[in-house]
Amino acid sequence: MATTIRSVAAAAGVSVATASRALSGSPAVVDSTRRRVIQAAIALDYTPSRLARSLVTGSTGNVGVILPDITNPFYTSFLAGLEAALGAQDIGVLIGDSGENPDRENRLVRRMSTQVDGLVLASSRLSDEQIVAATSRRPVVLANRMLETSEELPKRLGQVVIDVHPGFTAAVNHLSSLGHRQLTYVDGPAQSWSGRQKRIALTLACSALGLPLRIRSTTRADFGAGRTAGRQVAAEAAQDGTTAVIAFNDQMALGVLAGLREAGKDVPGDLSLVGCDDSLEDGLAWPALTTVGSSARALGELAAHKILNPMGQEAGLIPTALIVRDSTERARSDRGAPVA
Amino acid sequence: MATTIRSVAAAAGVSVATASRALSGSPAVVDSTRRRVIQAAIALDYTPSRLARSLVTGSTGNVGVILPDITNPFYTSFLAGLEAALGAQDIGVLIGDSGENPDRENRLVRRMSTQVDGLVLASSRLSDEQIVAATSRRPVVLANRMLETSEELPKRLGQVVIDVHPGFTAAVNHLSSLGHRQLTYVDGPAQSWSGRQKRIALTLACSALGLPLRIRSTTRADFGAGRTAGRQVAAEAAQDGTTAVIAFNDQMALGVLAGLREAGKDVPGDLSLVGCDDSLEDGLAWPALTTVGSSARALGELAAHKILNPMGQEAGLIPTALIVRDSTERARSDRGAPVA
DNA sequence: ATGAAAGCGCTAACAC
DNA sequence: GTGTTAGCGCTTTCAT
Repeated sequence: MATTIRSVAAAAGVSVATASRALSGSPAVVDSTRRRVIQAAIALDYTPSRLARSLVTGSTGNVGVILPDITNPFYTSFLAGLEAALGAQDIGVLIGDSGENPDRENRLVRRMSTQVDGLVLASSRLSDEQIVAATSRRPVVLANRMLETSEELPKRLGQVVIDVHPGFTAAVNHLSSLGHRQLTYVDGPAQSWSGRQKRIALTLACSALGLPLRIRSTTRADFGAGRTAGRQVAAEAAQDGTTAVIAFNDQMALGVLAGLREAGKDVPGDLSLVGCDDSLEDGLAWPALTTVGSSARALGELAAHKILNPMGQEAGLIPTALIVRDSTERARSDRGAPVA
Repeated sequence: MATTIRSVAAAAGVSVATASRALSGSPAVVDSTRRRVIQAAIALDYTPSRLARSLVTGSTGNVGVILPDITNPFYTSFLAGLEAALGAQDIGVLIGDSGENPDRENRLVRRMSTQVDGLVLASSRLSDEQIVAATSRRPVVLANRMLETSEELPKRLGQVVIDVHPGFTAAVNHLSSLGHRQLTYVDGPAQSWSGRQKRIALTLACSALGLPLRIRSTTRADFGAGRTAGRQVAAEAAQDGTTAVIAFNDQMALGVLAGLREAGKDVPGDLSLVGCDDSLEDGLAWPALTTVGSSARALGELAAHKILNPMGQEAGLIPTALIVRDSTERARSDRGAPVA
């Protein structure tokens, strides 16, 4: 079989304990011995069994990440940030795709729990109770979601979220200043915690300006759902007066763009469009998409940090800011008027 | 600490051995006993330690996947397919992003090797020798890459690839039939095995038709590199007569599209454009991208299958086919002529 | 049908 | 500074 620490010890002529010490850099081993052990280890191409080590130390050097859809660029960036931060510390990453399904998510939690030091749940679809329960297995970090139960937070729970308020407020102000008087928000799935934050931020910002807000819900946060919504928006824009739409995320915004186009509407000529996440490279969309930018990657890095040093109960926050590009324009009704 | 099998055994009033047998469904345990054990396990919310189990059985129930860039939709789909297929069998997935870096890839192989039953290397940047070496640690499945050494394949190596020939040949024929006489191929990174396959397929198809092919190499397979290439193509199109470009993948095609646009070129009016992978939902790009379609997801599923049942030395093949959409059009020089 | 005991590969007291 | 020993939680002979 594979070479074990025993063969290394034998080859170096020392006991297993000494070999272990030498390899793990314990100071309690004289240099000459260490050299011999290391030499033997190299010669035998020895790689310590993480399994055995974990079993005895109680720490696995792995963390588990569960997300609703690996395919979504937001989670993909999140994962990239997380993996990079963790990998730099030589921590392994176990992933699971819950497919937005709470049962599957729970199974993943169970399956992973015995082989990771902590769990990162991104946009978890679990109930608050289930999340608290998971906490008793392993420390968990909730990403892009916060518990809403008023009781105090479980000790082993961390939270990292994106603060959508500044970005969404800026988006509304931006559109308003361009003369848009009726906004439509194309939301993501109803269970989404971040969707709710976005609705709240928009509602607040709109009512501060006395602007009406139309909210359209969807079942998935992807291109297809956006496209359907886009077609509907186009069909009803004449009646409801919508001249600007804000989407739950960039994928959906792309869909809205496609749907609008198919209905013969021009962006930004007929309607302005704002996405969210800044997950598309500038210029990838045409016209380049104005978006509420935030860094999913930074969120992933923050989650990694939080799972590594669980100190502090306050939620980690990633800011947002509006990134104005070419998909928003002065409202038609407002054109010809002097530009600010 | 967590509840172990010992507590379960105690609660059920049986020995650890019996508890183990009962839980793992051994027939050698009478039903009444099994019921008691299972009940106790449920009552204690027992989850067996995968670590301990792995240590004794020698099988971990995990596989490791290493890919060059988690952020790339191609790998993302690949990963989704792999994870779905493996997860259905209750197999865990450890991921690592090599960042196109062979050293990092090798470190990941090492790190994972002791906690997985097999390794899937997607578009590996390792040398053939290094791959063969990895084989001695764990069974490996190479995805989107094949060994080129003429010697016989290592016993524990599987290969799954995309057969680019039909799709790329069709692309060339398609463009040729539209009257395009000078094609440019915007390639991916030089180390890419699949890039080479694409070059070969294109060269073959072009020479069969007597068409010249211009090849442009890049260092990364992303949007930015594509955009740069697009600008260059636009600048030189007048001299070299290029009227159609084929890109290494859809991301790059999107970049080429952006670069072309920035240079004032219209697609498909001035130049036709073909992508590869069909990783963009239809309509996501504007104009909708003609592309050499293949299923990265299917490749992932095939890789999962291959790592699970390592029988057979023949490489698994995923076919490609041309998907014609709106980014390709009759060459300007050819317009007005009767359409076939 | 069940229990006792060995041992997977490793680390961590505890001796010397 | 190094060796001996005891386990981490589990599965698996081998007895009974």
